[in-house]
Amino acid sequence: MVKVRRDTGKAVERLRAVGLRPTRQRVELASLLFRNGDRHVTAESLHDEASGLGLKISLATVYNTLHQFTHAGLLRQVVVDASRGYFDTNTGDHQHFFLEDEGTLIDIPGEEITVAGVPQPPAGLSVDRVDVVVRVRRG
Amino acid sequence: MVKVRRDTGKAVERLRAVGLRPTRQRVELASLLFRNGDRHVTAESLHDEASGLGLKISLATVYNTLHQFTHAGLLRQVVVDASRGYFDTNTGDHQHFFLEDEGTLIDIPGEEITVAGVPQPPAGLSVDRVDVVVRVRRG
DNA sequence: CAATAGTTTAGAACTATTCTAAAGTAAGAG
DNA sequence: CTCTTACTTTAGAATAGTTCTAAACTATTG
Repeated sequence: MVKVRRDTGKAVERLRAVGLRPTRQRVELASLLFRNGDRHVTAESLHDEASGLGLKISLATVYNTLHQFTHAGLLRQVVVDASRGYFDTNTGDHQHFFLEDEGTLIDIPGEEITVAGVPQPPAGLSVDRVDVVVRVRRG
Repeated sequence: MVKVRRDTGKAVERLRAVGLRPTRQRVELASLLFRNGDRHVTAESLHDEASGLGLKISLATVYNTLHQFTHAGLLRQVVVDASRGYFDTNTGDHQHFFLEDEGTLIDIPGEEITVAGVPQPPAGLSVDRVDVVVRVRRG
């Protein structure tokens, strides 16, 4: 008989693939983050979600884990709001709408949007990434 | 005989023009901000600069003033770093290089850079602004 | 299954920012 | 000028998000 539980096999694989020990906490967070399509979370929102599901994970671990996932290339950080840090499960080429009223992010596929005319960076520096944030509001 | 002091006349005018009472603190900060060309400051950096010149202005006032100037349209906020808020004296159409290693901003004129293909925003929302941040690093 | 290297955690600490309420000041009226 | 009043400034407390610390815990290896 098999225990009734969320399918965590994929999460374990994914963690092993990037060299992260698949601890209970990491597996649970990875399951939440990567189960469905692309997601945008803050440490707090993910912690609340996990807690709401009865998972016991400290906020510190959520922070640690989000950063580890980011370094491992499973997540990407998005800077749109001076007061919170967002993490995006979509690590591919894309940009964002930021709904300023509610603090929500919506992906814009990389193929749709184009940035032209970026000048040469100052000597000795190279472009790491070009981020586009389309800030939208009610009205 | 005229007192030897920084020329604050312009600053006073500028403040009056946007309906802000030209108090000593606001005049001094405006003088620092708008004397030379475009500048990018954080509350802390501006406070340090003022203090270094012997000006007595509390950090709280620097924060208040930066926000008032922003609401009045004299400054613009730039979000590039999750941990600090930057204010830009260039309120016109332009974008930024962000030197991640040192936390410095460099303007990219609005004429040089173009963003094409921004999709229609979700129903009921309208585009407030399109921000482009070109993140660069050593190497 | 023991050893150990890596992980989690509670709580303290930190950083940037905002708030509070008391003291100070610019501007207009008289 | 000087009074009055509304607006400002300020020190310090408070807050929010995040990071740090060191002790307890656990996955993995031998």
